[in-house]
Amino acid sequence: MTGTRWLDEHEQRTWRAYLAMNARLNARLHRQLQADSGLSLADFDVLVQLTDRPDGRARISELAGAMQWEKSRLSHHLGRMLRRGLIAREECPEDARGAFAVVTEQGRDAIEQAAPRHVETVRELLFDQLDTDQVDALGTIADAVLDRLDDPRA
Amino acid sequence: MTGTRWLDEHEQRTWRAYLAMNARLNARLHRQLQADSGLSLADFDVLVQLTDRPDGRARISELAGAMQWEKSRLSHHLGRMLRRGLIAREECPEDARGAFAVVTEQGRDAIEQAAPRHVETVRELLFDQLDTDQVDALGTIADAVLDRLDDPRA
DNA sequence: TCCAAGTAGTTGACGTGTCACCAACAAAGG
DNA sequence: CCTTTGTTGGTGACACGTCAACTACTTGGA
Repeated sequence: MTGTRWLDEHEQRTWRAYLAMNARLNARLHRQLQADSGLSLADFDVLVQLTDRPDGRARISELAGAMQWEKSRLSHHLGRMLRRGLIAREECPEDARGAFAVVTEQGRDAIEQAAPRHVETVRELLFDQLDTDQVDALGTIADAVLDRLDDPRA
Repeated sequence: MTGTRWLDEHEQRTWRAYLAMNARLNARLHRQLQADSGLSLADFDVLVQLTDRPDGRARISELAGAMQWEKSRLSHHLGRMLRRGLIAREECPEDARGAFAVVTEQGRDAIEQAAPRHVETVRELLFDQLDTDQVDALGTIADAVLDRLDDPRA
């Protein structure tokens, strides 16, 4: 058995910078969205998914799969969004266990009002700081890491 | 007033890949660390900070500053770590408002036991997937974004 | 037909993060 | 000395995420 392959100083710095970027970028975007529209990033993602579909509705399991969320997480979150009137639940005729989540008018209004400023913030904080090569590199890096994360081994 | 500068398709893909990478890499690392040592990533970060200091102790505000955590967050978190015996609190003689957080022996043991596998996982999931240029690029990107996040304007 | 196994979705407990607010104290000027 | 202002750290309420357990339903055989 070999020793741990520790990170060298350069890797260490890169790792810490990456962690800091994530934490802060996320916090900034969350705060901006919340302050500006009352939506959380999670709300936003759910609404994007639902409004992307022709009739603004999706089976809950299917939605969880598409978003890579645990069903429990989605269930809790839909409950909170329901209370705020952003979505509604509907029963499924073909499968009595199933249910649909549906965007309400209020949900549509909320995301349409929130999207422009949110996108603008993403652009300002991320894309405006990078040149074309860096954007490409970021995409390539993310794809490579995602491939590994999807890999069933380990 | 100009219209929103939306993301083009390539930026869109890059942004989604970045979000997915973050979410999943973080989830994976968290699960691994938790399952392996009972520590959360947040616990780990606090312990890293404390064990990095000569006497394993830090003023709470100073710690919050170093970690870029809100004081309230740190206070809650230290309370939980205290209950589990990972740290202790000490009063500050020079400033009666102040307090120190101190790593306990148990806290030291916990992080020393946890670190090797955690680092190994970071390496497997991230650094092993990237070549030297990509690691450099990631560092450069993170630094650029952090510069903007630190910028007082906006 | 009937049951074992699987699936859809929910729930409760608990750890975590944020916000708003507060008590205790420090520091500086009158 | 005393008041004003800022700082230190904590608290309660609430949103969020995970895990384990559960209900209700479906499905694929024996």
